[in-house]
Amino acid sequence: MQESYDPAEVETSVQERWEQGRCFEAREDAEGEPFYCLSMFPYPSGKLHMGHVRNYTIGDVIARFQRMQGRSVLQPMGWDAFGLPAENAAIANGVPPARWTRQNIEQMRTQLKRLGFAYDWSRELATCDPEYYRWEQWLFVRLLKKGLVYRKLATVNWDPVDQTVLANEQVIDGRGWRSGAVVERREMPQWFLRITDYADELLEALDGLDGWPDQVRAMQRNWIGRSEGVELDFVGASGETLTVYTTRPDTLMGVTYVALAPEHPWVARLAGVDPELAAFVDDCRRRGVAEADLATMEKLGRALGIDVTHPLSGEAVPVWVANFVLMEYGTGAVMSVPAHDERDHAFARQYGLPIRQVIEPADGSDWDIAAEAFTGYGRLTASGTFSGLSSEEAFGAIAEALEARGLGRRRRNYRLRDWGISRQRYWGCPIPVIHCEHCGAVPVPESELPVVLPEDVVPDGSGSPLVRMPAFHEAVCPQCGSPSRRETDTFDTFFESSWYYARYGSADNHEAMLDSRADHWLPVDQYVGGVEHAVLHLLYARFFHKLLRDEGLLQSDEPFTRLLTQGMVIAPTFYRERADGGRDWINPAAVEVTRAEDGSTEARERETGAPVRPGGMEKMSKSKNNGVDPQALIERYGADTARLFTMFAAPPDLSLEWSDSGVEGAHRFLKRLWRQVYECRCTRSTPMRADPDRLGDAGRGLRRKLHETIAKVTDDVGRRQTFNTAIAACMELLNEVSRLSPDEPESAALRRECLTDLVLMLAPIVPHVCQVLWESLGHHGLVADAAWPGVDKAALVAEEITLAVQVNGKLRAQIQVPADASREAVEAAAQADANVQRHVAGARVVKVIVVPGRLVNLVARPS
RNA sequence: GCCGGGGUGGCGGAACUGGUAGACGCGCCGGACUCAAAAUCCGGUUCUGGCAACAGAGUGCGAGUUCGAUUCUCGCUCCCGGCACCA
Repeated sequence: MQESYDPAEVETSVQERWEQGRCFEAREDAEGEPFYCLSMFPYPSGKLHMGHVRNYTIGDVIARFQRMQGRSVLQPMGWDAFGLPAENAAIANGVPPARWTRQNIEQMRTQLKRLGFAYDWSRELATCDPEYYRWEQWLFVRLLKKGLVYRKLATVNWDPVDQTVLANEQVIDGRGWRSGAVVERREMPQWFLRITDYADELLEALDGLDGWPDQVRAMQRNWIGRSEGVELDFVGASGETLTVYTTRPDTLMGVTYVALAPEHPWVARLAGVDPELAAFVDDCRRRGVAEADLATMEKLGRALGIDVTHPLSGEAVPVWVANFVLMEYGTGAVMSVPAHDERDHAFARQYGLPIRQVIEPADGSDWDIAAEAFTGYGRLTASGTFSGLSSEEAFGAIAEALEARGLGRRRRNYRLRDWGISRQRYWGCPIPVIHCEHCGAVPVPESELPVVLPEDVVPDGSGSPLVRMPAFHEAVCPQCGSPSRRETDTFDTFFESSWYYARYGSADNHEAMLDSRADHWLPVDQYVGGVEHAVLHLLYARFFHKLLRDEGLLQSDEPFTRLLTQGMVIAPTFYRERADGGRDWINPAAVEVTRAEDGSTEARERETGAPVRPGGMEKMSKSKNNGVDPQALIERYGADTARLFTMFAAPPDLSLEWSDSGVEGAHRFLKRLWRQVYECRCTRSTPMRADPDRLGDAGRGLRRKLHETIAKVTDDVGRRQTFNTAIAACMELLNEVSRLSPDEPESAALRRECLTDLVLMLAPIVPHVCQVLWESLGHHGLVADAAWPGVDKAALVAEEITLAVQVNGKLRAQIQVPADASREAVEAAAQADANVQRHVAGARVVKVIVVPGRLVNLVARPS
């Protein structure tokens, strides 16, 4: 063992041993209960960023911890390789997305290996590989035949200049990112997956996912948005019906107008003969398709000049078109009750529509309905025979009245919409369909799969190159043999990421999508990834799992038993104002921040000394130029320091703030640990463990601290997953070990015992350095395969404990009492304390609260 | 706008089930070592008053429940994530 810690040397040699021993290849016939630990696979964007380092370190720590607990661990890695950035890079640099992606994968794989993650690389997969995506084409065809796939019109962002469909992120302030043209909404036929068929199961199974954060389950529940309501019909002048859905039938008598989505068929019909209406609808088309845009834009509408008949009162109700009504949700038409809905209220006031109150607060209080909508439940008023009923009673009564007239029925509705899986993109998995003039959309026969994406292609930003490639899209109808056109749309990339976790179990199977080995590992015991995936990716993956189960490919109902959603990595930003008002962002590594005596800070560019302005803490990103390159960090301090810092600086679910001096602190800790072991090893004849019976007071105290630490770290890593507090506990223990006097009996042996257990506890987090220290402490083999230390309950027993004494809830003293002292003895000791007596003098103690092992609170009243 | 999360010393954070607020780390201050510096080691460090003992205040803001609230309830505020074609 060297005297000083040299991370580069340690890490190279330890990684070589892992690689040569193929230590982390998982085998189905291995001993121990299987444990499948999975981190969300990365998009190969080029270089690893700090978010990756954090994500994969968390997963690796859990995997290595479980391995030390005797589990047979599978921890695989792969590449979410299809996606928009590859096309953007192609537009910018003229490189085919396939080449760009594969180069990035090479580079990022090297970086992941340098970080020492215990991956089974033999199962690596990339979703752009035809051997991978052929199986989702195969599954798509099965789902199509089963009726779970269908085609319908859907709205996309259309760039009229580039003649292409834009992603939401390519729409900036309503304009195309490259052309600057005002983006339009356009309807296109697209493929959909019937996720709504599984809505109830996806919703109800959330209750059983107790290994998931409550916030993620709440977000999915809201996303699915199941509601119980009533569907009812308003009848038009010529007898046609206008169907609306409402969750508030109790407010039905307060309807003063009906609002339709601009895409509603009634609107289209009237727009044909009303140029002004057509102009309005046209205007509505010049908007993005994102929900946030719709929700925040100015609410606009127009009267259509027609009336419909209220199903119960028979009154005439005017029909409007409104830009905020969604065609995708419900029936594309809503009954508007301005008195009891905020948005309807605002709209009614804007256009001078009547507001009719039909619900009053149940407590009889007054409500100024002209000023504000009353959206709560209450008692019905001005509602004919329903007046006086509660909202709850009225729900049933009105639903029955509508049913009796054949003008309504109870209905369950979902906010969740079917999953649109078509993308007008090149770099994705081709949708295996051939469009035939005679036979319609025909699936590609299984024998002709996969439909391979041509790879030597450079997109230019004006629509998918596949559309302009006859060699790709010219096809023959598999049914009738006539010349046909191959589908040129590709799958949403969420398609690939919805089943990759299962494929790792059968990655080398070229005959089937999945085999029984997938069930050996599934469900994933621990899934780790960014909270930004809380709804979409995680919901789609759950849905796919159920599809695969119903195809007989998997046994389990849910893919991920336990979920950890990690926070972002953020860093300070600095900028300089440009003459044109724009901002030049300066990387924080190039900025020096100094603190003046008055506490104010000043930031200057290191090289030029020019002042720069702080822009606050932001997620590390290219656009704010505040990324810290993991590569530079590893070169300077080593992978173990990078791992230690990211695990120590914050709990995994909160955002992690970058700090150079924090990194140095982490590095210092490793150097301290190294030195303690180095100095310990110097006495060769030391026993491995101390004899508890021969320890003095200080030794017994340290040994108690050791076992308290083992208990805490085991709980922090295994149950709470608060790795930062586990590391803090290890730091405390090391501090105490270094304070132990060499004159204590058994001190050398106790030191060795403590350091051995410390190395074991830190091994999942900083595996390289711990491997070397493990052997320096006289142990053999891989620390990664060693058993996790156990707690000696006998060592935890203390003779004396410290209790806090409060008077009226304020801390007044600390007292030492025997650990087994009775309540009476504790009370007496508390009352006897001089400072306590001072504070109860002149008062009467009316109550004494004793929290065993913690505190005593004397409640005193003036006498 | 809707849904979800967060706000605690100079900074990152800890306090797990309502029970001693500030563990651990960073930074800073003082000391040791050194010709000196770096590195390392030791001590101190929420604020205010006090030599000290100790006292008062204090967990975004305002109320409430409780012997006791960072923790529970209500109202507000600011910051962050998601919102279906970024992944």
